[in-house]
Amino acid sequence: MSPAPPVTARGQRTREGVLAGAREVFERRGFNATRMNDIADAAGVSHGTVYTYFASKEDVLRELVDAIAAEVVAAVRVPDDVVEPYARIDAANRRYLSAYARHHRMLEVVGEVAGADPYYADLLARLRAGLTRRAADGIRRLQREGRADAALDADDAAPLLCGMVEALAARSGAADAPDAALTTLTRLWAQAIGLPPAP
Amino acid sequence: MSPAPPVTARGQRTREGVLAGAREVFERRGFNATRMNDIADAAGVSHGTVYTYFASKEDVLRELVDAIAAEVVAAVRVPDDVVEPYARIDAANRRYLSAYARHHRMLEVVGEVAGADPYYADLLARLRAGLTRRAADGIRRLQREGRADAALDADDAAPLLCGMVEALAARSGAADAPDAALTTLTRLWAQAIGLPPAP
Amino acid sequence: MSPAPPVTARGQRTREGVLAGAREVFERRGFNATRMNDIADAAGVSHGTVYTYFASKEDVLRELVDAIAAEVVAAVRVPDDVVEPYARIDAANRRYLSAYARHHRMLEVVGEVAGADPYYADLLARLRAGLTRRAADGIRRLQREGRADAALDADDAAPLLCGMVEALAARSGAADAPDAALTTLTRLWAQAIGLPPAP
Amino acid sequence: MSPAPPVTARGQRTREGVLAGAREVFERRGFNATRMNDIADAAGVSHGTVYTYFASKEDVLRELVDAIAAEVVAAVRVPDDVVEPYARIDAANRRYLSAYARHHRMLEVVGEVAGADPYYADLLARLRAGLTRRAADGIRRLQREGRADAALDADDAAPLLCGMVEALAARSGAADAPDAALTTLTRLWAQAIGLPPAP
DNA sequence: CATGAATGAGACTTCATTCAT
DNA sequence: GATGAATGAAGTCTCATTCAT
Repeated sequence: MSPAPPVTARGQRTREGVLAGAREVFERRGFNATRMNDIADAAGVSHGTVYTYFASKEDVLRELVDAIAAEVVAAVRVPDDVVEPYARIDAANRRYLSAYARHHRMLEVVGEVAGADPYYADLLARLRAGLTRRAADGIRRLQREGRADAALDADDAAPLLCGMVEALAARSGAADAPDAALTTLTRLWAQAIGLPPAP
Repeated sequence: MSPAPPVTARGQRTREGVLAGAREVFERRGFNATRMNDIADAAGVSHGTVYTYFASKEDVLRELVDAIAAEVVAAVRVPDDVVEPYARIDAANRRYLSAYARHHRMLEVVGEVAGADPYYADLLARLRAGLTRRAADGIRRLQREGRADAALDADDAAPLLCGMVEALAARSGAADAPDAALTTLTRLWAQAIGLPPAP
Repeated sequence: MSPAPPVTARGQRTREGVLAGAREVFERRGFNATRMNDIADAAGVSHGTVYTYFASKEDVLRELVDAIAAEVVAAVRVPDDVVEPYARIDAANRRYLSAYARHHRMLEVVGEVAGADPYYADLLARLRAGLTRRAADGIRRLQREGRADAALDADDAAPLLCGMVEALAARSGAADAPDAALTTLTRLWAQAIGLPPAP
Repeated sequence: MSPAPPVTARGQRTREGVLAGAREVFERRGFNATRMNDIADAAGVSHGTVYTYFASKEDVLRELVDAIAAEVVAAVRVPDDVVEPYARIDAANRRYLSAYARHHRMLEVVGEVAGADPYYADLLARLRAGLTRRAADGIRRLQREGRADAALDADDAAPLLCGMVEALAARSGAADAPDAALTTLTRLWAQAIGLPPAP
């Protein structure tokens, strides 16, 4: 799909410059409104050079988005040594929000494109599923331990709670979510699943 | 902006047919991938006829979306005679979800377009703000009555709780959200703000 | 070419209204920039009504222009009882200028169209030829009478002198040429062909 | 307005080819009847290439016309070392006529477009004003020297005399005006302003 | 590798004209 | 006669992509 990767160091630099430029314009204008020319201009290269490294506009986007997706997926993982429930919830949300903030505009662009291209619809679904699955697992564990509301269906509850995280993420934009909001988020989450009031 | 509205009943019918056809195609392909010809074909008219009633593809979208937005805004209003907190939360969410379900694909299309056109970004923001403001008001009332967690910042909490609603809406797509999920939603919401367990 | 002429008095009025409206917009916008719609609007009738009386936009223009051309041609004729040379020159110019002023914008429109349609190129040529032929005849007569410069080629001189008239006409636009300019014109013309200074 | 000019010699050649092709078609068909495709065909390039160098059909015309206008303006200037009145009149007219002849069809096209676009109406006015101002200056000088009819208003007379030149120019078309006509022109002009018969 | 000229499929839109009511 | 809805040929312009240099 993509042309051969660059051989020389110069080629390497150029390729990365194109990606950086592309990201810049995608973030500013979205995917559909972005012209290959804008990308080339932003990268400071000529029109045709983009095609030296990428087969198409879609190809450029995919490369950017795949890297971002990998990073967000990785961010969701909470180290095993964090065991206290509040702390785990807080850590997972914090990490997700921070990854999201770094890439929020590109994630909006993925949303723009997801309606017409299942690849990106799937990708978004997988991103959400990652967070959601962990949340469901966490809820179930707490229920087994008798600390969370046993009447809740964890698989129903998890995506909704994650919806709160995404709402905060979307609101915060490129900025990190303010600490007060994060505290509120954690408190709402904990109380929603029936955890006793925070320590 | 738009051309003059039709004078005759026939014109009226045609115009509505165009809107219906447009909606069909927008829902199937999104805005950017839709061609004026697709709209005309779906409406069973020549493409020139579309321009008899609409100045551009944007114009068609705007008309569709404005109507939808008005409907969603109206849906958020909960009758004053519903006073029991659980019932109010439940009613508001149910109504929003049902309106959202009817138009969920078009609302995705608005999302597709919002990144490049502030008009739609604003519109989405207003839609969310409507739901959120009511939620915040509800929380504050319950806090004043001593029934909800006084430690919560209502303005921080409301958008997050509404995020749960949107998450459920997005997940459910065109279908009405299943009753179980709705029950979970209401329970999470209520417990999150510190209401005593549901009756 | 044109559809059948109207039978009723109402039809007659409508037809004339269309012509008047057409003239109004042709004068304002020129031929190419004028839309059939503009004509209908200016005439206060519907779109299709124009086609009740005229086969095409060209057809409307032709009808207007033919009437104007006939009027201008008629205007050039100087009554035989004016014999004094100065008076004849003056009378011819005055009449031409006055006809031209009434229609100057439409004559510009003819110019706009003449480059692409020989019908109008010919018409303009005939209009000029009418004035020019009379001018040449006048010069020849004066030469025979020994009053005008015998060294002039009347057929070369006439179009040039008429060029002065047209220059004045074009400059004056819709207004009648000021008397001073007319006096200058007559004086220049007379002296150019070697008439003794004006009485 | 216009896209960036070409960087390479090849681009330079192509751009010039487009201009040449455009001129050819404009002269044959006029502006309104010319299609972008005609221009591309005449230039032997694809129609997209025209847009590589020009933003629109108007843009192509403007570039052509501006160059022509500059040339005609330059042509009006008569070297200072020609002092003899007849010679000056003759030289100015000859130069103007020759410039006009080279571009007469394009100047007609400017006329076609001037009715709908003030830019070209102004341009024509400036072209005429250049010739006219010089003519008026010449007349005034001769009047001061006592050689020209003192009773003439130079500002009224100049545009009329220039009208003769234009009439000759328009009549001659692409050909240079025949010498006989030029002689007649000069003679008419000189006698009109009261110069003693030519030497 | 990089450039930028060239291409042309394809989209949008206009508007003269036809025709059913 | 008048209306205005409907048509679709025709035109302008964009822009992703190719390719010679």
